[in-house]
Formats: sequence, C-alpha cells, structure tokens
Amino acid sequence: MKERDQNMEQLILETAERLFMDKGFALTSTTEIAREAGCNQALVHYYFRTKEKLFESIFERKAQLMLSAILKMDDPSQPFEERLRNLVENHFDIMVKNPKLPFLFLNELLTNPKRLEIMTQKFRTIPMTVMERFTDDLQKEIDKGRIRDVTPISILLTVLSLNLTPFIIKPIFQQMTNVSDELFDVMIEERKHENIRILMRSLVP
Amino acid sequence: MKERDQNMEQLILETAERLFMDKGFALTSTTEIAREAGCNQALVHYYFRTKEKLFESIFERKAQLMLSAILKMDDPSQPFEERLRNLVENHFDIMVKNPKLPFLFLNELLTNPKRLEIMTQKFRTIPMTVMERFTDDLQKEIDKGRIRDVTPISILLTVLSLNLTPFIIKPIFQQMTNVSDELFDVMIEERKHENIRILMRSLVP
Amino acid sequence: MKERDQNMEQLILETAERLFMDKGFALTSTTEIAREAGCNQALVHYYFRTKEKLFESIFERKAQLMLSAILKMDDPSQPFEERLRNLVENHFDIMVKNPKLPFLFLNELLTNPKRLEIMTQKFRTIPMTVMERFTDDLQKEIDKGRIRDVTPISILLTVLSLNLTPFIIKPIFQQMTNVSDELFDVMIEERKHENIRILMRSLVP
Amino acid sequence: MKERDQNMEQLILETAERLFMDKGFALTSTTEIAREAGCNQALVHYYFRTKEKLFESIFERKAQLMLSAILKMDDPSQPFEERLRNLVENHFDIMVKNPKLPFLFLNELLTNPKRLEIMTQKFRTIPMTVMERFTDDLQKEIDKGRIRDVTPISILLTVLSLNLTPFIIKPIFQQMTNVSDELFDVMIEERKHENIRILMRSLVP
DNA sequence: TATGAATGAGTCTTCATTCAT
DNA sequence: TATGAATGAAGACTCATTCAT
Repeated sequence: MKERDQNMEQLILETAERLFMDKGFALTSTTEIAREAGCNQALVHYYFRTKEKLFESIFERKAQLMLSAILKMDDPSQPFEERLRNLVENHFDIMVKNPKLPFLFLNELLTNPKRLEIMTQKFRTIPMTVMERFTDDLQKEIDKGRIRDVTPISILLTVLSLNLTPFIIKPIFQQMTNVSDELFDVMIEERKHENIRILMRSLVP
Repeated sequence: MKERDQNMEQLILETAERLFMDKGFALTSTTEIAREAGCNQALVHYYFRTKEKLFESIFERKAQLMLSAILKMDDPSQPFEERLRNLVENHFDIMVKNPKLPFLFLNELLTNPKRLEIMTQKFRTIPMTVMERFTDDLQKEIDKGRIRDVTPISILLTVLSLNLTPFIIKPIFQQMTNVSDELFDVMIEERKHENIRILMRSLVP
Repeated sequence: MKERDQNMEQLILETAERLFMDKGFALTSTTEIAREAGCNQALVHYYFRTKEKLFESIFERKAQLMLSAILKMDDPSQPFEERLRNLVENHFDIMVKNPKLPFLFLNELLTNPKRLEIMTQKFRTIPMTVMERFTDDLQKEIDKGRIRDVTPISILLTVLSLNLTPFIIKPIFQQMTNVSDELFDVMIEERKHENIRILMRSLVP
Repeated sequence: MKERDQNMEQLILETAERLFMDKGFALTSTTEIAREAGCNQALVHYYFRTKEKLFESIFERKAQLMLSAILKMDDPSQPFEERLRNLVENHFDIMVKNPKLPFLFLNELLTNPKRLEIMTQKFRTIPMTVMERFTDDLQKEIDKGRIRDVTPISILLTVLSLNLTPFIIKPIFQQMTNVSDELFDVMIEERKHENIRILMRSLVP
C-alpha cells in the first residue's frame, strides 16, 4: 500500500501529462485524470489544488526542459555552419523524444492568451544573449560572403517549420497513410537529415 | 422580418465559423454563437440539430475549399519546376486568405479521432489521380537528372512545413516580438518567396 | 402547464427569498432552492445566472423597500416630537411586516464585506438631506430647551436598538418561553408603544 | 517538542475560537483552523472528533462565561435601583470584553435550530431562582410606587436591546461612518452611561 | 501524539439539447 | 420559423471526515 501511496502523486502527474499531451488542457477533465490514475477525483485537487496548477507544473517543466536543451546546444567553439547543423539536429532530437510537445505548446499558447503572455515573459528574459551572439555571428558569415543575406529570424523560422511540422502532423499522416510507428520512426530519422540539407542549401550565397 | 429570418441561418453559420476559427470547437459554445448572432440559443439547434453537425458543415466546406483550391492549381501544361513554384505560391496565398485555417484543421483533426477518420476518407478518395500524376512527373524529372532523388511525400512535407508554420505561430510570434499586423503582412509576403527559394534550392541535384 | 411555467421564475424567487431569510446566503444552496421550488437546479441558474445575482436581486429589493419606507416616513409639517414618535412607530411597523429582514441584513452585512461596502455606498448617497434636516431640527429643539442635549446618532442608535432587537431575538425568545406566535404578536404590539415611551422619556431635558 | 504538543490542543481551540468569532460556524473550515494553528488538518479532528463538537466546546464555554458573569453580578444587599444600574453596566462591560460574542450567539442560535434547543435547555434550568427573585423584588418596587408598572421581561428586553445592538452593528457603523477603533471605543464608553440613563428614565412611575 | 493520504458528498456553474408553443 | 422554458450530465472545486501508520 505504501508504494502505491507514495506513487499516487507521481502517478497522477504522469497520467495528467499523458492526457494533457493527447487532448490539451480544455479537453482533459480532472475526473478523467483521476479515473485513469485509479484514484478519487478529490485526490487530484488534494495534491495540486487546481487543474490549472496541475497543468502549469507539467507545462513549466516541459518548457524548462525544452528551453535548457536549446540553450545548451549552442557551442561557440565550432564553426558557424557546424553549429547550425547541430542546432537543427539537436532540436530535432528533442522533438523525437517529446513528439507530442509541439502540439501541446501550440495548442495552449494559441488557445490561452494568459499562458502565451507568461511563456513570452519567460522566453524573452533568458536567451537574449544567445540570440544576440547568433545574430552577430551570422552577420559575420554574411559579411565574409559565406552565407546568403538572410535575417536570423528567417533562419529560425525555417528550422522551426521543418522540425516541428513532421511531429505535429504525425497522427494525421499516419491515419492517412497507415504507416506503422516503426516505419514512421525510420522516416523521421531520414527527415532529420533532409531538414539539415534543406537548411544548408537555403543558405548558400 | 422575412429577410432577417432567411438570413438568420446564414448569420448563425458565419458567426459560428468565426468563433470556431478563433477558439476551436471545444471552446466555442452554442450559447455564445447564439448571443453573437443575436438569436435564440434554441435556433442554433433548430437549424443544425447539434453543435457537432454545425461544426462539420463548416469544417467540410472549408476542407472542400482548400482541397479544390489545391487541386485546380496544378496546370500540366507548364514545366514541372514552374508548377512546383505555383504550387507553393498558390498554397501560400490560400493561407494568406485563411490564416486561421491551419490551426483549426490541426487542432480538430488531432483532437478528435472521429473527425480525423472522416477527413481521411474524404481526402483519400479524391485526389489520387493528381497525386499519381505528380509522382510520375517527379520521377521523370529525377530520371532526367533535373531534380535530386527525392520522394513526392518529402516534397509535400517540405511545402506544408514551410507554408503552414508561419500562419500557425503568428499569434505567438506577434506576442513575443510586438510586431504589428501590417509589418507581419509584409514579412509574410517576403516569406512566400523565401519558401519558394528554399524549396527550389532543396531540389537541385 | 403555462401557469406553472410563467410562475416558475417567480416561484424560484419566492422560495429563494424564504430560504435566504431563514438561513442566510451561505447556508442556502441553489440545490435546495430548486428542490423546494420543484424544479431543476439548472433552472435557478437559467433565470438568475449565479447564486450571488439571485441573492442580490432579493437583497436589493428589500433594501430599497426599507430605505424608501424610512425616507418617506418623515413629514416636516408636524412638530418634532410627533415626528420622532412616527419615526419609531413606522419603522417598527416595517419590521412587523418583515420580521426576518433585520437578521438577514445583519448577517449578510457582517459576514460579507463586499456586500457591506455596496450597501454603504447606497445608503450614503441618498438620504443625506434627510439626515441633515433631522440634525438641524434636533439642534433647534435642544436650543429651545425642549430636548436634552443628545446627538442625532445617539437617537438613531436608540431607535434601532429598541426596534430591531425584539424581531432579531424572536425565535430565541419563543424557543425559550414557548410563547405562541399569536401571543408574541400581542407582545410585539405592546412593545412598540413601550419603545416610543422609552425614547420619549430618554429625551426630556 | 512536548510543550508544543501539549499546547497544540489549546492552540487549536484558541484559533478556532478566533475564527468562529470572526466568521461564524459555517464559514469557518477545519482546513483553515488547522492552517492558522499551524498543524495538520487531521489533528483538529483527532482532538475534537468533529467540527461541530469543537464549536460546541467553545460555544458552551462562552455561554457559561457569560451566564455566570450575569448571575454573579447580582448583589441583593444593594438597593434595587443600584442593582439595575449595575446589571446594565456589568452586562455592557462583558460585551466590551467580548464584542463579537453577541453576533456569534445570535447567528448560531438563529441559524441552527439544534443549537438553539440545547442552549435553551441550559439556560432554562439554571437561573430560575435569580429570575424569580428579580421578579419578586421588582414587584415590591412597583408596589411601593418607586417603579412604573412593567414586566421583568420588558426590562430585560430593554437592557438587551440597548446593550447588544451597538456591538452587533459596530462593523456596519464603522464602515458607514469611517469612525476609527479608538473613537468608537470612546463612543461605546459614553453609550454605556447613556444606556443606564435610558433604562432608569424608562422606569420612573 | 501526530500526520499524509484518501474519499464521498456536496458546492456552484456551464452546456448541449429538447420540447411545447 | 422561432423561442422561452426546462433538463440531465458534466465540469472544477471544497469540505469534513477517516484511517493506516
């Protein structure tokens, strides 16, 4: 009993994470979380007070994870081109490990203005230096004639577009093509290199 | 009075469309639709039976619109490269006119399995010949050495990724950068050509 | 059916009034109101949106009733002593007609700070002139040596104390003494004159 | 640790008393009591079984305190008029020390019929002799023509009315007049003598 | 003595839907 | 065609209480 007891809070958290990932905040009810976790609905509120707080604790952890992953992936000792390659690859790998995260982020940020504002503040304060250095280094490459004249935001948008979309539309793609999870994983791995290739080609002067 | 009466069904439809676009199916209530349309709540159900049916009639019309737009954009008389260029550009232009559609589609298809299944059946039956001809023509270009060896699905995924993402993340981007609607429209127009450029460069052998 | 239908909103209101009077806002549940009114709980919210709004609509009406009764009871054409006599008597008579009102007011104003503030604003704005005239007239009587030197607030407090308390403690008194409703009514009528007597005697110089 | 432990029961009791006084039985939750006492929520129930029992133990103690204070205040060796004066003054002084008690008593007795019944039984048994002696002595004074013909209950009601009301409406009065606590205390002290005066004047033949 | 975990019952509220008119 | 009334089901949340430890 003790093991179950000690696990219950964790179990609720995991169940909630799974359901929030699948259906988003609005479509997941605390009743359902409780049912799937095998406990009373009141217990969900006992541990997390409100559905909102429960969600935020999950959301924030995921945001932190993703943010730190992005921040630490940048290694200034390498040549710029190599760093870009790594950026795409590492970002893509994070998506591989958290395939449902992109949709969750999109869904909640687009659906709930309050959440968008909070997330914005979080993102705006932290990675400014990273962004500035990236901008500087890019400008140097452009000046040297090694990269086409392009804004940093444009590059980031390209990376985001190429890397996020496969994961976001995965369920739709699978439903439409009957591709198995295994085959999809193979295709995804290929896609990673394709994305690197597309980005690199897009930058040659 | 009669004009209002005849218009009411249409007005409800338009109001519902706007609200569904803004907040999705789940977060839009029939009460709200009725209130914004300026009619009785029961009238919404009188015309459309259920919220689900009301949504489907809108969703289907939008899907049809988008599908037909995509289908008719392909003109076999032009050279393949030109056709691709047109594909990206036309698809992008449709997004410009319906900027909220991508997220609505994503959201509802990913959120509601039933909806995904229905939509799949609709998409699977119709455009097979188009897809097959595209595949054939692409293969010919590859054989002629004019295009790198790449699957048609890969190309479509690239187009989708590049074209959908700017519109989907628009609100997030604007919140984070304080970019005005006008400036964003300018950036979007530039992005269209950037996307064409990226795709074309990605296909050179 | 139609009669019941048209009466339902009214019936809910009356039931709510009765229950709020008996047990106050907090101890009355919308479920109970619905049960006693013989309707679905949702209907209570259909007509009044929230429990709070339902209560306020009752509370405000009662406050208005009491306020207007107090305001219009003052007739400057009569001699001051006569007016005081009337004040006590009329105020007492209002209590006779709404015996549970004093407790409801006390309970909600003391229990809910928000309500107290709203009520304060309502009372502060309206009867200022009445209060000022009362103060003036009292001062004249004092100057003429017809009334002991006493503040208007002191007089009002005496009136309130004497007039409200019998009604507030009525249930306690009846439980303790087994006095019937009929006998109590007789005692109440006597008490009215007693209160007038006590006030008048308290004012002689 | 032991001291804290031994104090805990007392601390809970004191915290509960304070909260019950402030907000009454219904609006005070055991969760809140525990939080403010700085202990586990279960501990409240460990010591007092139920919220009801906890309240009753407080309520009863307060009732006892007030009752005994009233009983012992009566000194038959003094002249009747002096005793009455003392009655009002002492009762008023008890209120000064427990200003929130009147409303708590009223609220709980009027709100909870069970509580009213229990309290009634308690009050009925004990002070009968006191009441009877008071009645006798009063009658003698009336017979001697020193006091107007008046029932003992009428006198008690007058005392209660005059003495309780200022304390009960204190928060309302302060909100409406912005009178500070200090000034209110001064006014209260004056009111005590005013009440004695009013009662005495009301009794002259 | 003390507590963390757990629960059943109840709170207010919203919603899609139905039905008589 | 249109609507006011009504409802069942579900939502999030709170609370007093119990129990094993």
